[in-house]
Amino acid sequence: VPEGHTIHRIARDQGRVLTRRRLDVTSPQGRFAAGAALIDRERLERIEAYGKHLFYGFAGGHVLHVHLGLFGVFGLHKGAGPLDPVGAVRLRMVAGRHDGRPPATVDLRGPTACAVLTPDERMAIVGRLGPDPLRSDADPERFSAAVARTARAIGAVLLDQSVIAGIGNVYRAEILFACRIDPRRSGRDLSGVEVRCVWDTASAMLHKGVKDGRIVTIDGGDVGPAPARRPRRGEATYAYHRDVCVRCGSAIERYELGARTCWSCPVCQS
DNA sequence: ATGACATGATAAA
DNA sequence: TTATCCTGTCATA
Repeated sequence: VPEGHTIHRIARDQGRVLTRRRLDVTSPQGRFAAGAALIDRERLERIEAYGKHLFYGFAGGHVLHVHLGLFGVFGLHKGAGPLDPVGAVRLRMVAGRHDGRPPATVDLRGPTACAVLTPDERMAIVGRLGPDPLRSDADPERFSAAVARTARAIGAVLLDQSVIAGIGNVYRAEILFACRIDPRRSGRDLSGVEVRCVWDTASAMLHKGVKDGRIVTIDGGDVGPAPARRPRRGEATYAYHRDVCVRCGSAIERYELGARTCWSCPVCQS
């Protein structure tokens, strides 16, 4: 379930139970055994979310980098964790074995990236990312400038993490529906008002997503015709995976854009 | 049981 | 543009 809101929520939730504690780090699956050994029994100082990336800063200077990709998922358990992990647990972090405080366990399965980096390597990754609307240090002007100068479709641009960090396929469809912009329009053809709408809507939707712990972009929840396929538990969208427009009843268009399926209303978005 | 598909990203061609 | 990686879920059989 990983767009930017998920990542920031993870940083917050795991931060509460893992930071400023010494962790036991292992790789039950084995693929991350060498990396785990580098940070095992180190003290975790902070967890930082940037776009869809997570950085765990350890006292010794090592930085654990995690990117969930499409399939990655974290499990957070009270206690020392299930002895027999279900599935392929790439990374396991256990707090509480050294400080006498309540134990907590984090399991990670299926990530695209899970590696121990140097601070320089962390900086290189962050340097490739555009502003993240969920971060207080985000500069919306960088986003506006990039959109204004590109001929690419705005729907493709929103998935480009070097332009704006944290947007995924669901939020792309929802933001452009809310701003009434056709995803296929060229970035440089958008008005200043429209570009500002995209940023402000992205920020508002992502912040709500962090708060709710899920994607609910539509007002009043389950309003309107049912989506083509049932959304994930508790999630509700305007255009994403719908086949009828919630606002005007038109058939939602579905097409490839930026190597992903895109949904939009041909009447409401133009 | 089996297979299509998924809220992601990269390297190779 | 395509092939590839990673895991779980859902629809179909």
